[in-house]
Amino acid sequence: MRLEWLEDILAVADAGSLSVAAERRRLTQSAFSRRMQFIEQALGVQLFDRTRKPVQLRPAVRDRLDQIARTAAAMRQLHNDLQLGDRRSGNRVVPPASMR
Amino acid sequence: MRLEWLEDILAVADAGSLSVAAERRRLTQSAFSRRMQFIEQALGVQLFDRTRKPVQLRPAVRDRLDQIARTAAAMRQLHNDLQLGDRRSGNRVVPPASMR
DNA sequence: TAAAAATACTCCATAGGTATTTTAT
DNA sequence: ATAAAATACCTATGGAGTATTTTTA
Repeated sequence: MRLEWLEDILAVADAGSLSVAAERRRLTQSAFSRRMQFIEQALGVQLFDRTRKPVQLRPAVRDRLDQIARTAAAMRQLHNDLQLGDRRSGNRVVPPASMR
Repeated sequence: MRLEWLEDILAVADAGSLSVAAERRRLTQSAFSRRMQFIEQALGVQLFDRTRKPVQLRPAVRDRLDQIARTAAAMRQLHNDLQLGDRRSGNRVVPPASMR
């Protein structure tokens, strides 16, 4: 499981189609299409209803967009914390939204 | 940022050396060594003190093992939730430890 | 019939293994 | 001297692009 995958999924949810999401993710349409297929294979789950054009998010995914967004935020936060090496960020009085 | 990276780091923390962690992660010593170098490069951070053998976790990492473990758990949880497609897991009265 | 998505193909960088060398204890 | 880690070398595969084909609306 990769942060990039979550960002891909969120991009599709936000953009409403694979092609537009591809642009936002700075990939060609075909590369992005293949990447989503790979992610679905890796997760062992169909993420989209492909009998619609543009593709529609499956309900199971739609219902978890919040969880996906928060998990992605947690990953980015950790990435930052490790980079900055700021020891005190774990002791915050008010945790960042991603951790609430 | 990848779940596998977090698991690699946790494996080193737990095992106390790269070679033992490599076994646990089912990689050869050399492959694991290179992988950790790649992760450090990707994060832009030195994770270990390499003037010791076995390597020692840098304090900035040691201080964040909890955060790393919780973030990894959140990723695994999401992975599972997506696979199972169980819509209700987001509505739990008592959230799983990884989300508290 | 037009837009969206999937596929065929080609190419190169990534990531793995084995064997060997370097380094800290 | 020994155990741990890094490096050299080789190979296979992943993941990108362009061009084209298929499919839904």
